[in-house]
Amino acid sequence: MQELLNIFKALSDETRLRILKLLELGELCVCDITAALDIIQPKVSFHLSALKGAGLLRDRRQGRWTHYRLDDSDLFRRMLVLSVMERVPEEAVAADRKRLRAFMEGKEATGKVVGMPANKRCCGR
Amino acid sequence: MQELLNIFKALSDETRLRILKLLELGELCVCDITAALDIIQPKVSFHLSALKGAGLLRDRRQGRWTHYRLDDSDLFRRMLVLSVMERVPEEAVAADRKRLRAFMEGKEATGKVVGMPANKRCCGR
DNA sequence: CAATGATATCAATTTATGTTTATATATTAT
DNA sequence: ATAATATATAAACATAAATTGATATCATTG
Repeated sequence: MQELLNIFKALSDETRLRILKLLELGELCVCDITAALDIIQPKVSFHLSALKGAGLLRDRRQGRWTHYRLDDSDLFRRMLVLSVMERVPEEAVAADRKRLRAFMEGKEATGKVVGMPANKRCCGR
Repeated sequence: MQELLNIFKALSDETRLRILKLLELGELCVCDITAALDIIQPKVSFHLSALKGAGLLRDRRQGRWTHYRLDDSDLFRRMLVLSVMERVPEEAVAADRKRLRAFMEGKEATGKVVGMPANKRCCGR
């Protein structure tokens, strides 16, 4: 029962739906999400941990970065998330997408990508 | 967005899932639910109101009784609730069902049913 | 119309969740 | 090693949600 409840608790927060919406686009590291949502990093970690605890996300450690992506191993969660994503209004995530795009382009332009030397840092935060 | 969040908030509480499970069996009045869950009545009203606010329940006033039933007017909510009900473990609701059955039988046996005179009361609480 | 019963609402309290600032941990670069 | 960076965790605080006991409301009965 608790497991089921955790799924819904995870889905009943706006920040977390925004994160899921971003991850629809593909795997992202914490600093990508932080930049896209324009909120402080511990807040992002907090919500990522809730989503992961509910079995909605998987993470992958690569060097100093942790990459998160949707966990599609469970059919129920997958269909649930899918149907929810469809219902998140576009205007609630448009700004996030825009900031993400800008941030990603910045990374590419300056060579600040995963695996790059630390002086060419990822976040600058 | 808020509307969507309300649905998940409504579903992220054990008492409320138990109520939904009871209402799968059909329409019930507040005192039925109170008896079945074996909790105090204001608590039941509180959760019913949350479920109703999320568009998951409808109510129908008949005399002094308020009857609640699943609201199946919206397809998304309907499928969501349906798929959730399936995942609520049986042992989490078995006792509720049992108490409900006993309570209903008590009502029938003593003529304490909806529409009956007040001396043959519904709840005895 | 007084009394009773079913339900809703309120105020007070407790508990749970989310937010923030500061700091710890771990990894990589110099 | 030392410094820098990405992320996680902890502690303190703020906010929201749930629980309870008391009471209001409203329909029904006597």
